[in-house]
Parts: sequence; C-alpha cells; structure tokens
Amino acid sequence: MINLQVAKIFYQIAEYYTMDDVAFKPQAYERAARLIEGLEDDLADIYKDGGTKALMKIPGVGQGLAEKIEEYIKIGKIKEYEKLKKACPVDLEHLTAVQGLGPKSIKMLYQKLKIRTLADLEKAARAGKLTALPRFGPKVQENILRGIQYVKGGQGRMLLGYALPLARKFEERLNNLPDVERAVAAGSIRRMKETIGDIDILAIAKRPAKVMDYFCSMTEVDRVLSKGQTRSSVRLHSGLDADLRVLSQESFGAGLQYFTGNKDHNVALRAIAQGKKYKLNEYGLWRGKQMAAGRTEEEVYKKLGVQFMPPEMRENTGELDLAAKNKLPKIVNYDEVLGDLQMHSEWSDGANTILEMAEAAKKLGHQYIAITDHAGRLYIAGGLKEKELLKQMAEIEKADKKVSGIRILKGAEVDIDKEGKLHIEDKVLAKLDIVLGAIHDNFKMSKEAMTKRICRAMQNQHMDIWVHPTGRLIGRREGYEVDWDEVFAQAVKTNTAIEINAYPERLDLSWQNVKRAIAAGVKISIGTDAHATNHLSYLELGTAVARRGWAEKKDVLNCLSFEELLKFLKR
DNA sequence: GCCGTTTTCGGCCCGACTGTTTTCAGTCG
Repeated sequence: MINLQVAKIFYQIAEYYTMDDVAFKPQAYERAARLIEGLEDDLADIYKDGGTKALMKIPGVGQGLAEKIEEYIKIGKIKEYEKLKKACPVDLEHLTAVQGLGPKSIKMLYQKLKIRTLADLEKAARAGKLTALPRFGPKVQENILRGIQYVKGGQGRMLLGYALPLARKFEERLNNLPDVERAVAAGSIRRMKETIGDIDILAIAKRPAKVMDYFCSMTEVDRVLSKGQTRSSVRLHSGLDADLRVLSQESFGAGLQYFTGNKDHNVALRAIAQGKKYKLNEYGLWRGKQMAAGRTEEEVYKKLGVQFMPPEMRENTGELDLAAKNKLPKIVNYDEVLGDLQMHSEWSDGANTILEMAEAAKKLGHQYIAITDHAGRLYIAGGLKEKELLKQMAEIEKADKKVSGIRILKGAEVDIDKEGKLHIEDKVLAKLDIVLGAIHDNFKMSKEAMTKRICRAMQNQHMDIWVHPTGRLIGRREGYEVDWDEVFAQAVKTNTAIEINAYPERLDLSWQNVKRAIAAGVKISIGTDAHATNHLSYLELGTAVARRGWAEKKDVLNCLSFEELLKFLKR
C-alpha cells in the first residue's frame, strides 16, 4: 500500500509551496493528501486497473497530481518534490510537528542557521541562538524546546475509545458550572472518528473568563497553551490537547457545525452557501450583514437547502449531494442495536463468567448476547477443543435459563486455517447457535491467497459471521489485504455477515469498507469482542462505525429481534 | 493544482491568539 507514502510527500510539497508563498497549490496538495490518506484502495491498484484516468476520479486529484502519483508508482519518487527538497533539505516531517513552528519559520531557520533536523533545532535553541532571529524572542525559543520534547515523546492521536469518556467528563463538568448554559464536544469526537487529534469543546457561557479559568485549571491539565476570551487551549497530562470555545446563543449552531467538520465537508458546505449568495462562518449564515441562521445546526443546513445529517456522516464522501436531493439514507440509531454478538468469558481468555457477562449486558439494556470463546487451537488464548466446547454449551444453556430479561446464544470464535478450513469439526459447529470465523495467523499471505482462504471459509454452511476482518490494530498493525469485491460477493452468496469489531484499537471493518459492503448487499454484525464486563460498552463505538459507513437498520444483524436473529442463524 | 447550478477560466474560508511588534506576521484549526 503506497497511499500513506504518497500522502506524506504531498503534505510536504504543500509545506514547501507555503514557504515560498505560492498561492493555492498548498491547499490543493493538502486536500489531496488528506483524501488519499483515507482511501481504502491502494493507489497502485487503482492505477493498474485504470491508469491516470482512474486516479483522477479520486476527489482532489486532477491531471497534475494523477501524473505525480504515476511518477511515484513508476520510478519511486516525484521529481518536483526532490527539487523542492534540494532547495531546502530539512526534516519537514518532524520539524512541522513542533507546535508553533510552521513552514515560514522552518525556512528562515534553515537559511539563517542551517537547521535541518530536530537535533539541529534543539542544539541551537539550547545555545540561545534563536532569539537573534527576527520575530523569535525568548518565549518562542522556550516553546520550541518544549515542542521538541513533545515530538520526541511520540505523542500522536488517541483512540476514540479512550478520548470519548474523557471528553464526556469535560462536557459534564462544564455543564454543571452555573455560568455555563450548554457545553458540547465537537470535532472528530462528535463525528466518532476512530482516532482523535484533540478534544474540542464548545460552550454558551455568561461569564466566559470564569469558565476559561475553570477549564485551564482542571486536574488533567498539564500546561496552558493559550487563553483568551473566546478560546483557550490546554495540553493534558495524557498528551492530548483540549480546546474550549465560548460562543453566543445566536451563533451556537453555526459554531457547532463549523467545529464539528470535517474540514472538507465544511469547505463544500461553504461553497453551497456561496452559490446561494450567503456567507457561512462559525458565527452564522449571513446575507450581507444580516444573519440568516445560526442558532441551531438544523437551521443552517435547512436554509442552505440541504437535509440535516448526523455528524458521523460529515466526511465529504457524497453526503452533501444526497442531502441536496433529499435522499440521505436513514442510518441506524444507537438505540436500535439490541444485542452484542461477540464476547469472551473465563472459559477462554475473558475475565468474567458467562453469568456475569449476561448480567452486565442486561444492565446496558441488551436483549441478547452471544458467548463466543476462542475455539480451535489450544495455543490461541486458551482456545477450547471440541470436548470442552460441548461442556461449555451445556453451561451456557443453564445460564440462559437462569437469567431473565436477556437471552444467551451458544457461540464460538473459530480459527480459519491457512486453506480456509474451520478448526472445529462440522458436527460440533452444527450444535452451536452462532459461529464466528476468524483469522489469527498467517497474516502475511498474498492478497490472492488470503481472498481464497476467506471465500473458502465462507462456504462452510455453519460459519455465520466473519469477524475482525482485516486484523488491523490501529496505530500498530496494518490489516492484511483482500480483494474486497470478491469477498463481499462471496458473503452475499453464502449469506455470511461481516463484523464490525467494536474494540477500540480494531474498529474493523473500517467505516469506508462498511460503506462498500453495504452497497454490495452484505449484512453487518457488530461485536464488542469484550474480554471483561466493562468492555461491553464498546458497542457504541461499533455502532458509530456502522453509522459512519451509512448502515441502515436493515443492514445490521444486531437490530433483529431475538426470534428474527435465530431465524437468520438457522437459515 | 483543482473545479464547475456564475465558470474550461477565474475563482479558491477566515477568525483567534501569540509573541513580537508599535501595527502585524505566523500559526492553527
């Protein structure tokens, strides 16, 4: 997969053009880089199938950038980039990561002090050499030194599963202040993106200064980065940044829209506004000096002739076109998901008993769960062999009778071997209510072999769901590659569902692939993969992925009633 | 360099905050 490498080069070209005050190219390169980053298909594959014409179908990629991608595929580099880099040979990737250091400063640092790397920069700053430069005072120098430490610490984005509870805590505290009328986390948290760069909170407040004081002195705050009347920014001990912005009641909807993003969605929405002779900013929708809307998000979208949509859909992947035609899908609601179809107990590598899992799920309002301990091989997480599995089935039946108000399905997460065979005998699988197929080894097969392996597994009539489909671990391990068109077609043909694994570092299928799976007619299942009772709440994260992939209620297995679900499983 | 309900040419988002200035450039989102 070359996408991330190409995106990185495009980001850097954007920085170089900014250094030289080239107009408009930086935004074009940056936008293309962002979109390529989020692409599920390999650029090399797209090119192989349809040449530069196919590349130009990617939004933000025109003739010029398509040719640059072609160049990268053919000769492994982009000459334009090499030329820019030669003129200013600096470690842009790490230098730009330093807070407060942008392309203009980096260029000057190179020209005046020959600074190329973080190490060069640190040495110069420690020697006090930066203060001699125009616009560089002692404070800038100090901030740069701190920024370097931060970059060296390798703090990146935080998983949604960890950032969300934190953001909710901040929301709740602020909402409890007498001066705060309303506080809401916006940004990528509100869109439920799988990783979070920072926490963005918006508030309506009577005395902003007091609220800012409170925000900047919370126990989680490591350092105040900036503090003003309408906006403050802090760095938390966890390494994450958090922003608080205070807006007026009249502007709150426009602000919420603006700070929820994403950026490309907003750019597209502002273009729609311009087309209708409006101006849209974070304070409202304006015609001249007259405010046309701003109090609520709904009002802003409506005035622009665009259907309102949940934040999870706002990624500029076609939602605005559909909304303008009043044709948005009605995506699944969080409360329409009735149960959890993957979890582990102490029978394999889970921490709790079957009964404890059931009681905890019941408390969350679930109508049913599936106990799906590892089965197949001993060496994976205490996997059960046939005999133990039969014993566990009896145990689950007992538990199901014992608890009221929730049903428990007998399931197992079964290894799929190299050839695509399930590791448990068919006659035992036949006794289970629900069979999950999973890949736990041989990740490094070729795309063709992996596709064949999975398609073969789906042919097993007992396998109901293919779980954590790509095996990715966000930020740690890239998922393996498969031919999605082929796999989706096989899933439809064999009536096999594909899982959205809701575990914070998995969220696998990705929302991009959920979108494609659904378009192909594949049924989606959501499973938390809980290994303890406190993991059961991850169901919300999995549902968020379904929503970001535009899944409707009818697409999601867990939206079926218990009786309907049994019918599907016995198909 | 991209893009098209105003366009195949001529547009392209803009306000807050900081640190350095003594009126503003650079950065960020």
